[in-house]
Amino acid sequence: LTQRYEPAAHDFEAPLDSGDAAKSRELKYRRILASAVEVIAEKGFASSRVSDIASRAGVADGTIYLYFKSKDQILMAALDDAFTSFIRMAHERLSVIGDAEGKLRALVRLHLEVLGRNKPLAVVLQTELRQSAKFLAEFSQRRLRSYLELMRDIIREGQESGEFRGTLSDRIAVSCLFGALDDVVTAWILSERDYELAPLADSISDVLLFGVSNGRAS
Amino acid sequence: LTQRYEPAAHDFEAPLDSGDAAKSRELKYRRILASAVEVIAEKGFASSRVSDIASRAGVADGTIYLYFKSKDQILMAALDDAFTSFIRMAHERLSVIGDAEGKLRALVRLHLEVLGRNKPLAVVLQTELRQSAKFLAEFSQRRLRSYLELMRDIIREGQESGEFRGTLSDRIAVSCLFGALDDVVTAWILSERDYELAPLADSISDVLLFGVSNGRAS
Amino acid sequence: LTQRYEPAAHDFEAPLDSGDAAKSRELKYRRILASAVEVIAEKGFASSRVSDIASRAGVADGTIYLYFKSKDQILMAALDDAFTSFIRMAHERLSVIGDAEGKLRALVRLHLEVLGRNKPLAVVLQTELRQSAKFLAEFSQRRLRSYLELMRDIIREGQESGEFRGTLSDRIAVSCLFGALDDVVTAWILSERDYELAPLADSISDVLLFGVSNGRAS
Amino acid sequence: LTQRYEPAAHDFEAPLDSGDAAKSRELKYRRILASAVEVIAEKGFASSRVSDIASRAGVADGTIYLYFKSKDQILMAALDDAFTSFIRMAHERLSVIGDAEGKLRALVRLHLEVLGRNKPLAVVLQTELRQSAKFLAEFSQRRLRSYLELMRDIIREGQESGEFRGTLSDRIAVSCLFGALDDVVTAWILSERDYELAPLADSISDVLLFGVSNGRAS
DNA sequence: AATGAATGAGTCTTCATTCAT
DNA sequence: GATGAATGAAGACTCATTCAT
Repeated sequence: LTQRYEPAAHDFEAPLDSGDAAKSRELKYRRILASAVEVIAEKGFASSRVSDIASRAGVADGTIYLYFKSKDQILMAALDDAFTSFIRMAHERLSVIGDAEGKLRALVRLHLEVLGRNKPLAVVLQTELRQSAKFLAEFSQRRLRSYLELMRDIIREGQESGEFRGTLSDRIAVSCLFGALDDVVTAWILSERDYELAPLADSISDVLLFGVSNGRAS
Repeated sequence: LTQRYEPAAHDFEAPLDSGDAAKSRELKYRRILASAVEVIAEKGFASSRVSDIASRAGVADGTIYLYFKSKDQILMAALDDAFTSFIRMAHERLSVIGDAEGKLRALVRLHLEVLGRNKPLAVVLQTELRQSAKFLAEFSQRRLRSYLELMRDIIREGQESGEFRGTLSDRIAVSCLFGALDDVVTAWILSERDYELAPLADSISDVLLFGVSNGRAS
Repeated sequence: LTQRYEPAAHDFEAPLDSGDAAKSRELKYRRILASAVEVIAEKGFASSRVSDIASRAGVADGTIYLYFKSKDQILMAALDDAFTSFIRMAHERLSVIGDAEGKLRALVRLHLEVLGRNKPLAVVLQTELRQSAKFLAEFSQRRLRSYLELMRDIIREGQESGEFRGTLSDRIAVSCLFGALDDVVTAWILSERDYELAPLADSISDVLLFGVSNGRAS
Repeated sequence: LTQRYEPAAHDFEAPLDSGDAAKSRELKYRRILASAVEVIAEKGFASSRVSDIASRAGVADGTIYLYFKSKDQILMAALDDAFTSFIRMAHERLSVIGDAEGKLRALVRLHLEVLGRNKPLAVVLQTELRQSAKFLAEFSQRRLRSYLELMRDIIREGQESGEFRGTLSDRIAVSCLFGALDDVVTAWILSERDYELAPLADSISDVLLFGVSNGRAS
């Protein structure tokens, strides 16, 4: 994970160029990405072999390199892809909600729903994203930051509207929000029990909104 | 990170056998462990070479294997060691505090103080611990769980004494507490700015205790 | 360079079949050959990719294999082609010269002129031809030998007419002649200075004809 | 053959440090080098496998990399080593000879003797040294140049003493001398007949000194 | 005929681990 | 106990070649 990440040319492909060839290429790209996420979720990135990914995707080893520059970039593309679509969904869903509390609750639910629906992706995000400080630093500059900013916008909006306490540091509040979601998901993927993630949304929102204390802030 | 973790024979060495030889052995063991944490924090576990650790510790490559069974076990021992002493400190400090809110505040502060004082250790815990779902699952069975239980005890104690809301899921509350700390520390190690961690303790406790909302829980 | 060289079917194509199709085929064959010589001269045979040659020739990778059996055979065909036309020119030019010294001088000049005019070809001949003892052995059986025999004929002709010393080994004399030309050309392609090759012809002929010594052979 | 050549640290090892360990290291280095020359002479550099060289030297594959940085550098070290000792011998032998003709004859004989005694080395020098224009250019800057300068010194010395014709270009004369030797050796390694190289020395010197012509230079 | 996406065999190199000293 | 030279298994990646279109 030492090379800089560069978005695959794919990201900027003109949608106009979607002839049969481009569509087939797109499909194979997706298939390799999905296979990679599965394999990495099962064995961890370091223990995953490029040949494992290739054979699960039903292509030859060399074919991988027609779509990705290196093993590292498969992981980066997978994380990037997941985040990109996740953030797009989040923006869409939140745009129709008026109050900050509603937005916060919606975001929490969305986070749990998306990851709860795709355990391999959740495993990769919760584990491999943290693999290396350097990688995380770089990735977080690009995608994670934009997710955290979405959260901060909600907090600030609530503070401005008076829904949320104006005395709080928004940065700290975001850390609590993201950290809580992060840990709930991590606990879920590590748990041997098989439970649903989404139903926890309201409990989590409740703690974040009102705290654990029975009293009031001094 | 594929082998099962087995505590180094060292862990159970009779403290009675502490002649000069044993003391020297202990010192070298510590030196290797500290070197390992530094090297891994700098380069990540996968990119760290056993020979890097050896030369930083001032011993020959082969000597490492007189103290550890494998490269994996160096990482495990380092994490294990850090957690063990951390939990001992936590128990000591919390035992003299009577109320749940005080304990929670103390725990938050302790967490930030300990990691804030040892950045390499924080880097390793925040990144390498997550490296592999399998590894994390195993480790969390052993040490992390005991830390999370300490947190749960505080939550439950607060609920029983009426300080904390009894309607909350203690498991969710713990996730929020641990997740918040976790994310604050991760943000710190990734930040390019150089700030102190411990001063954030009260803000974090405040959010956790009273929530972000200006209103009351329904 | 492990396969035996077999002249491309092309070599024996009936010139009668020279319709438009055949002419187009011939042109593309030439274009690929010329591209191959350029690419190989620039990067060396081992570092030249078939796809480099194809794209420089403006054809698809697969098209190469409609004209050549393998990458090795492209190199062989290029060398073969160069030598064949070179030897034809040599025979033509020498046939109108009566004396051995004149022929030797003409051959030296021709050698330097032809290679001096086509540096990429010179590079390939001086470097890639020597790449492998096995390949050189085979090639020299086929084309180089015929060039060396042309040289030997000149030497013998001179010895018979009394122009050249009869006591010399003709084989040694040929080695000196070819070796001198070979090294002058190699020095030229390696030189950073940019000079003309042909003007050196008379100096070289002079050394070969009369030696470096100021005295007479004993 | 793309990396720059750097003389192995070995070249500059203090001879004082020749304990048993250093001696053993030196021996193994020599053994690997000799095995490499043999294997490369048999199969050509491109077709030689590092594992072939290792097994012929009786060491593990990985051991090669304790002595050489890469496969390329094995070849470079072999050529470098051969040239270095060759030039040392040449200087020694020529230093005791007073006249230019004698020196030229001695050099020709030495060249043929040394290569005639070690056919694998001759094969490697005659074929692999020419493999790539870039490599040859670099190598010739370092070692070959110093050999050619030795030749040029002899020519100039002869011209100054009046033994050799002063009107000749010394550069051309050197090309004829080196080229002749080069080609005689190449013919020898390619020949299927098994003959001695050294006995050809006087014939070659004869041609170089007095030329092929029966007449006198005009 | 021409294409170029796909193939998969092949190998250099790394590095955790061992063991003779 | 300590050393560090030696080991050799393992895998990412390349690229000549094929073949369905």
